Amino acid sequence: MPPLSRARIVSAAIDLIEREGADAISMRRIAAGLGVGVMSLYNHVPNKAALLDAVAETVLSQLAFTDDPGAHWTERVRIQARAFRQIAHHYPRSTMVVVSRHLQSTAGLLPVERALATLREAGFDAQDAVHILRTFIAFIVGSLLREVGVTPTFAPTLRAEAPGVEVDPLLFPEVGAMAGFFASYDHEETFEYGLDLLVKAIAVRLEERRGARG
Amino acid sequence: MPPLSRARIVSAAIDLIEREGADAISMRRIAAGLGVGVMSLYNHVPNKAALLDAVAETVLSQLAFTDDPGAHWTERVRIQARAFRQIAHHYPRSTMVVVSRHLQSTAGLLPVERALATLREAGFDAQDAVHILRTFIAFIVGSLLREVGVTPTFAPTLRAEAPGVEVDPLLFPEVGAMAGFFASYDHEETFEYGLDLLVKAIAVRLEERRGARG
DNA sequence: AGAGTGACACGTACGCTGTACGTACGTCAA
DNA sequence: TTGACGTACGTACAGCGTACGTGTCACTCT
Repeated sequence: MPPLSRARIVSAAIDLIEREGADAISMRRIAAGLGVGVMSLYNHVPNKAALLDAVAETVLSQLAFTDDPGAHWTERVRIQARAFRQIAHHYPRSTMVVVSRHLQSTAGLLPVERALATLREAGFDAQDAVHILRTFIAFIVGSLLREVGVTPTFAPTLRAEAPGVEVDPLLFPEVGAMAGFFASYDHEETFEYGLDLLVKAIAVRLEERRGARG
Repeated sequence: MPPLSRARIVSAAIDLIEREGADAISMRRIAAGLGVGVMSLYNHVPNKAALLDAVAETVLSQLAFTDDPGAHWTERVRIQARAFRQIAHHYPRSTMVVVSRHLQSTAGLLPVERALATLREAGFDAQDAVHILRTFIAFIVGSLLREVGVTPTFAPTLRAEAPGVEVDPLLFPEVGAMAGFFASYDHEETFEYGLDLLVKAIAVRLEERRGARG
């Protein structure tokens, strides 16, 4: 058995979260999973909050970039957005931990740097690039939060939402009429729809900016 | 003193959350705030999770609609999006509770109904309307989550982000160059930027759809 | 009037939580 | 050899959610 270390503790915490959910996690259970006493953890981690921060940071650092420098900038933006969704599929239950903690470490800074570079290369000025990035992050975080909340296991990408709930068509005519679209829910299609909407929107904005300058 | 009731308990819970944060909330403290025993709460609420659901539902139901049927549909979409942000300002600490719980009650259905009606009137078909709505909700939830996380008190709309953190300009040239834009952070401006992006994007999409049909 | 019934406030108790503190044991430096 | 230090661990405490039993009402039905 290798000696206890911060990395091993974080890894055990992630495993536990993925196996039993974010609510089930406790210092005692993490220690039990590692076969050590509870208080031994505190030699490597100051407290539980810091441990959860480390979990979020570790998950975020797994972000895989398959950037293609030759591709059109709109495609590169899509690729980077999908990369975020990718780790949410790898660590579904931990995703809730990631998005619900606010962290400003360098772990989250690398993707930011990449995204800003892509946007600057496309021709946006600094102000626009920052705003656009924040818009995309908001969209991605909101999307992942819904996906995680709706399907804790993430397994079926298509499922019935709110199976037992029936709405009164008189009170909610629109919702009732679209019940079919609400019932079948393809997360990927929904994500791609929003992503496409945003990418095309900033493409239009770039044209405007170029027109105003030239 | 009026008799204990579900409404009074939920109200006390919201007050406590706003005063001391979502982490500080416990059944014992809520009961103490109401001047009753802990177990009395369980005569009106099945458990803590249900109470938090009720909190989320109550906060969400405060959503104020100042819809203007005469306005252009793009403006009506903006108004409805801003209404969400409005309650986040009224109940900043509870907002975290709202967005982190997944609820499918009729409380959250009324705004959905309104939004879908607006989009259908604008000319979108059912499929597009649902996708667009989900995109907007993702963006709004993601935005509010960031605003809540960055400024727990919500008080200063302009503040320095990550005050002590200095980035290495060699590792992160883009981030370093835009440090100024990261440092000053106007939540409202950021939200409006993304909202404008999305509204214009769906306006373009509507034109495409009309062109394809006509 | 008396008996029965249900709703509700409450106290106690159990198993769980995070973590402060003291202790014991290993390795390395002087 | 002696001391210091890092680490593992046990104990202990305050606080948590809530299952369960008890007491006290208001009310209904005989």
